Amino acid sequence: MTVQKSAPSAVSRSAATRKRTRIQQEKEQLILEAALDVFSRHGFRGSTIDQIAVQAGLSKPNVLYYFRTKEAIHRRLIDRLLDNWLEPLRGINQDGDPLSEIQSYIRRKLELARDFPRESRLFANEILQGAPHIQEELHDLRDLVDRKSKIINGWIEDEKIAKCDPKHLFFSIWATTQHYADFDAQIRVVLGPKEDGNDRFEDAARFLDQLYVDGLRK
Amino acid sequence: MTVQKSAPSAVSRSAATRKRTRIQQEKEQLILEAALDVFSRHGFRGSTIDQIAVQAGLSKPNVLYYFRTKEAIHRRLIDRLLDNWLEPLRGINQDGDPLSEIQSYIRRKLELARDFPRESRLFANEILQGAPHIQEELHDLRDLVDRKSKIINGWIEDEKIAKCDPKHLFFSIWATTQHYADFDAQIRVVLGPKEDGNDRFEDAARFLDQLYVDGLRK
DNA sequence: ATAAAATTTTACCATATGGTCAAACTTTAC
DNA sequence: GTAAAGTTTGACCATATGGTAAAATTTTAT
Repeated sequence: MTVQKSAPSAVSRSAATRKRTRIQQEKEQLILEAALDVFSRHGFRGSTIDQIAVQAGLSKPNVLYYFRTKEAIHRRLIDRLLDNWLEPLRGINQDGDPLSEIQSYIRRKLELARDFPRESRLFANEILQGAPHIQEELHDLRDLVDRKSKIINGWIEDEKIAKCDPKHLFFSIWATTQHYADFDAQIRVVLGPKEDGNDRFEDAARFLDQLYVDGLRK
Repeated sequence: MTVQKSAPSAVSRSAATRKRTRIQQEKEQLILEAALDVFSRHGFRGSTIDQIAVQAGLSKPNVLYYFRTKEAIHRRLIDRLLDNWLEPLRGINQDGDPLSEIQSYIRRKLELARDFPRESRLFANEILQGAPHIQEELHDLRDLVDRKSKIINGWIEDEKIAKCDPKHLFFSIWATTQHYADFDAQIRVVLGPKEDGNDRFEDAARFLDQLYVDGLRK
């Protein structure tokens, strides 16, 4: 019977679901926060462990003490992200008022884009590169979309909203809302310097509300 | 008086607007084609000159004979891209029927996404990273959008289409159409294996047509 | 206070990568 | 055919980068 006596590491502990030390908790969060910043700005391959370490105020080997590899950091971020990201979609309620359900879905997605633009860009980067790290999670998404599409189709059959392809409806909602985070650099230039009293996201919300309500009303 | 007798290079010639040899033309196109493939899949930093060289069937130094740096290749691609990319927007005609003009703008943008997905992803990558290489070009875009927004506003004043914010209208059109190229990996999974007789882009076109026509009709 | 466990640092290593250079080779103009 | 111009290659270089090992330091439990 051999005993694991080799180097202790945060990694082996976390893998083994043992309790985490205070420092571990803090540093992991610190690293993830820094990594989110770096990854969302430069993509996976464009980011270096050193950049993340500097941003987190740690040394590179110290970062690697908490996460075995660069990929491990990325994976954790993506996992954490997807949970929150799909929450609004999960929230669509069959028994609610169809148009209100869709409206509030759009509003919640837009709020996510406003409040978590880095997460949106992290996701966009990953999909743009062909989603190499999240094929599995995407299949969960497909199941979720399938279920929610059935709800939409139900509303259509009940003649509560206009006939349309539910999946393309979702695509368009994702596209229009996430666009405000992902294409921020373009939008900033096109809208020009912000005039006071004008909130980009307010205007977007108003526009999308009108577009979808009028576009989907029976 | 010293004579420039050092290494001849395609670069120096191209910079000096001299006539280009047949080989130069061919190889440059070959490299740009390969680079488009590589850059659009891995982003700028995620791509290597070697990858581009292999894809083009050339050696790395040979690639660098035609383009001084990796950035130079990228820049040329982006320049070439923007020209085509903005063409549909330029085509919006004040004197046409408003709804038809918008419909055909959407259709043309969707066709670009279908026929030039690599270009779309190249652009998306660039914007996602904060548009570091195309600030100048983005300002041209702003002017163009300003002009076209005035047209839309004119139509609104004439009560030919519903009141809306023209810029956000453009944002939503860009988002929804480009989404089909940029988020291809996600869309593929969500739609599942292609059933025959079903064309993703046909369905998208139908959906968007309905959304915008009903959403904008006066 | 002390020993064990956890954390951090210093010094590395191997590989990948952007880019250079000069020699070898090919094409073109005459 | 020949010389000049243009093209291609192989050998390199400097730096960046992901990752490792072990020693040094700090924290925690007792």
